[in-house]
Formats: sequence, structure tokens, C-alpha cells
Amino acid sequence: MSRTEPAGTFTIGEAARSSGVKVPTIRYYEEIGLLPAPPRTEGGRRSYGAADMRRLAFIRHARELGFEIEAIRTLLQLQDQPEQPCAAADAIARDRLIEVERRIASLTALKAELQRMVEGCSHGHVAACRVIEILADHGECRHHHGPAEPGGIGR
Amino acid sequence: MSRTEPAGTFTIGEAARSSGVKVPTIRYYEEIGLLPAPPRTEGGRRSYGAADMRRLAFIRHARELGFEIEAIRTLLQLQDQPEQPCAAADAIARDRLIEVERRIASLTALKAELQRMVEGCSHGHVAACRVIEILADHGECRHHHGPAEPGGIGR
DNA sequence: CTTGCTCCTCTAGTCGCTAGAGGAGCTAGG
DNA sequence: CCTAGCTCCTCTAGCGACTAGAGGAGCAAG
Repeated sequence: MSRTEPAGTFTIGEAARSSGVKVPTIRYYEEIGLLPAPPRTEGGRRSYGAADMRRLAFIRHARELGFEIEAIRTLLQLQDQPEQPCAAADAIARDRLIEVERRIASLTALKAELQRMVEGCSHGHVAACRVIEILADHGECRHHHGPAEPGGIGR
Repeated sequence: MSRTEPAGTFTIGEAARSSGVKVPTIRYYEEIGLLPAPPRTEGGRRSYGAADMRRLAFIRHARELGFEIEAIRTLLQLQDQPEQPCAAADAIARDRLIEVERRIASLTALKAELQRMVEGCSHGHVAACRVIEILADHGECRHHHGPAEPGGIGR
């Protein structure tokens, strides 16, 4: 076994492996104050405890659910004050849910349009290519207006 | 009428209004070589022709469909060579379709999880808040693995 | 004692814009 | 002709959430 560190503490690499968050990302979270700066070993290495590991798992899960860093910051503050009412947490989750629903709707419209493009393509030459044609002629499609995905159209 | 420019040419502002692409974004497209640098008036202002307007509409439409700039660059090159086979355009559209389908699937899973959070929330205190609880305990949810949305989890 | 892994800090780059400063030109009204 | 107010110009910097790489130090095993 390779345990030189005190029991119950973890290196940044171990924290990364156990949480699924990459090493530079953990350091980044520390930098922006999402994760507290952990104590260091003699050699200057970060040494994480169980609470840090839980916090990191929380962050990771929240990021997976698409919560923004600022929302996670708020959620973490709420978590640290368990006797507060949870209306704020509820509101954040509701907002996220609404956003996700909007995104699904617009991606579904988008999917239909992409399918028309792909299915209509005769696999011949560009001149007769439905993909290019549909892109060139906006008027041809039934358009759902506004950008497909808010906050950076495509990603 | 306020037409001082030669007939059939457009200022950047007109191009922006007609395409729905913002002025700085048009300049940005020029900078990255997606849109050719147009001729200038005596006073140094950009003067767009009908072909530019079509190209801009094409770009805008493709961005709305979530194509990345590099994909659009390829599509524009294809458009300029109509006797080429359109397999490449087809492939780009297919890739995009697959990505959109993946995104819809993962957003749908996400929506279910958010709904569990929101519906389970008793609107009491943080200590008993299901939103916080689910985020804290990853093990509690049926997880779809990998980040919710590739290339920047949440957007 | 050397090999090779992990860790450290720091800077710069990614994508696709967006915002703002500071200035010049252009047009309509007086 | 003059001025007000719009649009346009260039340039730099910033956004979010990382990611990549340089250059160096520590640390455990053989």
C-alpha cells in the first residue's frame, strides 16, 4: 500500500480520481474560492480531508447537472447553514429545470431540421445538396425563433 | 429614403439588422476569415454586397443549428465548389444530428433528476432539503455517466 | 542513486463572442 | 455653415469554465 500521508487525508491526485474532477480543475476551484484552500504537507502538497472530498463530490454532481459555478456557490453556502429555509435552493433547482426544458424543446426542433437535411441529401453533388441548400435558404424552414441554445448557440 | 451608398450595397448595420447577426460579431467573422473582408467606402466603412449578405445568412442559420465555426468554414468551402460530391457536407450534418440526439438524451435524464429534486423538496429547512441532499449524495441517483453535456458540461 | 511518477506555480490558450474606450465620419435640422 | 446625434472605425480586455504546457521540486521504489 502506498500510504505515507496521515490516515484520512488525500492527495490532489486521489481527490481527482475519487471525484472524477481533474487535478487542474480542482486547483481552479480553489482559486475561485469554491473549494477552501486545504492544509499543505511539509513538502507543500495539498492535503484534503473527508469534508473536502464531500464538497468536491457535491460540486461535481452539481456541474454534471449543469448548474453554473455561481449557482453552486450559493448552494454550498446554503448547505453550510442547515437551519435556513431552503427556498433559495429550491428556486435555483427550479430555474435550472426550466432552462433544461427549454433546451430540450429547442434541441428537438433542431433535430427535426437536421433530419430533414440529412434525409433529403441525395448524396450526389454539392449543387444539389439539401444540407447546403437548407443552410443557404433560411426561408425554407419552419423557424422556431431566437438562437437554438441561449448563452452560446451551439454548445 | 436614406440611401447614399451605391445601390445593392449595405452598411454593417444594415447587414446586422437583415441577418440578425450583431455588428461586432460580423467584424469578428471577418477577423477569423469566415466572411471575406468587404470593400470599403471612401470614409473607410465596410460595404457589403448581395453575396456577402447571403453568406452571412448562411452562417447565421448554421450557427442557429449549432454548427461550430470550423464546421461552417468547411460547409462554406463546399458551397463554393458545387460540382464536388456532397459527402462531406452530409457527414458534418450527420455528426451534428448525432450530437444533438445525444444532448437531448442526456438533458432528458437530467430533467428527470431535477424533477425528483424539486418535487421532493419539502420547502422546509436546508437540513431536510432534497435538492441539497441529492447533490450531496451522488450515490442516490441513477446515473447516466459522463458529463451531462460534452464540451463544457452545462451550456 | 537513479528512474519515473506526482506534485507545485505560472502563463497563455480555448470558443464564440461581448463590452467598452476613444475617436472619426455622416446626415438632418436649424 | 454648424451642431447634435447617430453610426461607424480600431483596439484592448473580459466572459465562463476550464485546458495545456513550461519549468521545476518532491517523493517512493528498485
